[in-house]
Amino acid sequence: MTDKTYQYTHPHPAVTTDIVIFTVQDDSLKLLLIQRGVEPFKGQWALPGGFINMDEDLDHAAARELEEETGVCDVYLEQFKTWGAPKRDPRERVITVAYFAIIPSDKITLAAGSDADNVQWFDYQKLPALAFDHADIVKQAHETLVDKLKRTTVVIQFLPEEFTLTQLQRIHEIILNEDIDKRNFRKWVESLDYIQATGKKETGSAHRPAMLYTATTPDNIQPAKWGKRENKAVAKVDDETRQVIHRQGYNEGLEAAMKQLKGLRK
Amino acid sequence: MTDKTYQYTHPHPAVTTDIVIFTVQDDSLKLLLIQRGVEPFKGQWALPGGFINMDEDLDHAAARELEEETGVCDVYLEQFKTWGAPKRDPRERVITVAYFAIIPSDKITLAAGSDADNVQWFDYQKLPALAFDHADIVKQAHETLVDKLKRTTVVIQFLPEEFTLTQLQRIHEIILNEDIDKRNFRKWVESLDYIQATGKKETGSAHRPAMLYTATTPDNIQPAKWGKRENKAVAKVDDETRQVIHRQGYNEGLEAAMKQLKGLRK
DNA sequence: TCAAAAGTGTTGACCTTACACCCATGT
DNA sequence: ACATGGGTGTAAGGTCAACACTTTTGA
Repeated sequence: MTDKTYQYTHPHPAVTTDIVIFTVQDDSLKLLLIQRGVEPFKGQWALPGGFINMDEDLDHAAARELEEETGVCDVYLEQFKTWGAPKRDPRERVITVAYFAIIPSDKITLAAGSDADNVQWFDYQKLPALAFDHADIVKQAHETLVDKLKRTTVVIQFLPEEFTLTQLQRIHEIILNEDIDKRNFRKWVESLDYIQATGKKETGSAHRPAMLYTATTPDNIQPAKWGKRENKAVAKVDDETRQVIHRQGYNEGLEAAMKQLKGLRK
Repeated sequence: MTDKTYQYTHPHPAVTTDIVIFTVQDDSLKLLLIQRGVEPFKGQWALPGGFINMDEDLDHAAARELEEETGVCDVYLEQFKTWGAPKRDPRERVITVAYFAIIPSDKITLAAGSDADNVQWFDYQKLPALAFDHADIVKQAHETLVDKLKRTTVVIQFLPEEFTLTQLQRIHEIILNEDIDKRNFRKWVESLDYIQATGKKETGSAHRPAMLYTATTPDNIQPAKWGKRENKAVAKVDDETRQVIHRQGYNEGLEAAMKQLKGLRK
């Protein structure tokens, strides 16, 4: 690929996908950032992401970036907004299709493996200054997350295949940043038929072991939300925009991730 | 602008904004399509839209296209999804940031002015075959509209500044395609403080004149929805993604529209 | 037997739904 | 005076929110 190989009769912007990767760890909401090694914004933290390939779908590009960055795939991934202010990247016009991803706690160790160098989980409450307009993107992603929490059960994606109701409640509490009544929360879960007891019980706790639950639909993503009403709104959930983007394999990404960490994206 | 003027070291896709323009007319939901005058899909109907300029925001591009196509501005416009399958345009890789717009019934005549040639309103129930992946985009836009109807009051945007409750109810009925109980609907409206009686009354009707109402917030866009529950979901409305994109002027667009109709976009 | 978290029911307030008749105006 | 759409109330059922104690286990 030599210089100026690609020529067009009209100006074309560059197109990237950036991913806001959420997880819950140490009882708080975290997101994954990478430290930039080149100008502009050298040394600052930014969202993982990169240019789309010309022969891949946007979803595919996001899934690829995610896997390269974290070694994780088969994870909840959703496009939420496209950003395109003319000067958002000082080098050239860049359109960024933003995605958010939810990584379950039991896959985190994988992602943590990538932490080696210039990739790091940050507490959502204590984010560093971000490059480009990434602070805006993160803010919007968080709002989308809260909105989804209130209207869907996507947040199950933060948990392993089998989980206790207390764990699920904690996820809700962490993201909403408010306490939830245990009885009411459980009544809500009972009313959903896609969250079901497995019959198995937690082991190894120094107290009464909790029942393990699991989500019954393939994608764990179902309408319905519990919580205080913010207003009189009633929701239908838009099923179209929800998806888990599956990619083959699961761990193959790790190796790629290690390699990629040396290079810098964007 | 000569051939191959724009050169890059990496391949760049083209980026367009396409707009799904809704209105309610003759008691049914319509959308605006333009007929393609060039290959591919020559003669087929497609969404209005076009390439973004390198110095304008995405929202601005959409607003500009909208004004060029319909002569209307200062109208509800919202980005809802970006489409980027590799072969969606057979000529080159095209990323399309899709918007939807709501045009109030009293501004329609303007848009109808553009109807002259190859632009036309279609009943949503009777759409022709669409070019590219525009059928998918339209479907998604409609789902977004229904979803918003149930959770917000955006649909006020279909109506003039002052409207009767029967008109508002009709909009709901047309979009949901089901009848609504008048008393309950009015109770719901009463419960909102951003829809208020003006004190004025309708004139010229051969029956008891209806009270005129108006929306009190600048953008007429507020959480809250009335209707049958589809599930137990409760919504918080994401305020960030809502906006009316205002542009200066209002009618200046007409002239531009007429000019543009001769040229073809995309 | 104690500590620690799991688990469970009831009530009052409010919202949602279903339903039918009188009112104000123009012709 | 009549035709046309405008406008209103009530009761039953369901959902939400607030609240505290008993159970099961491991140490």
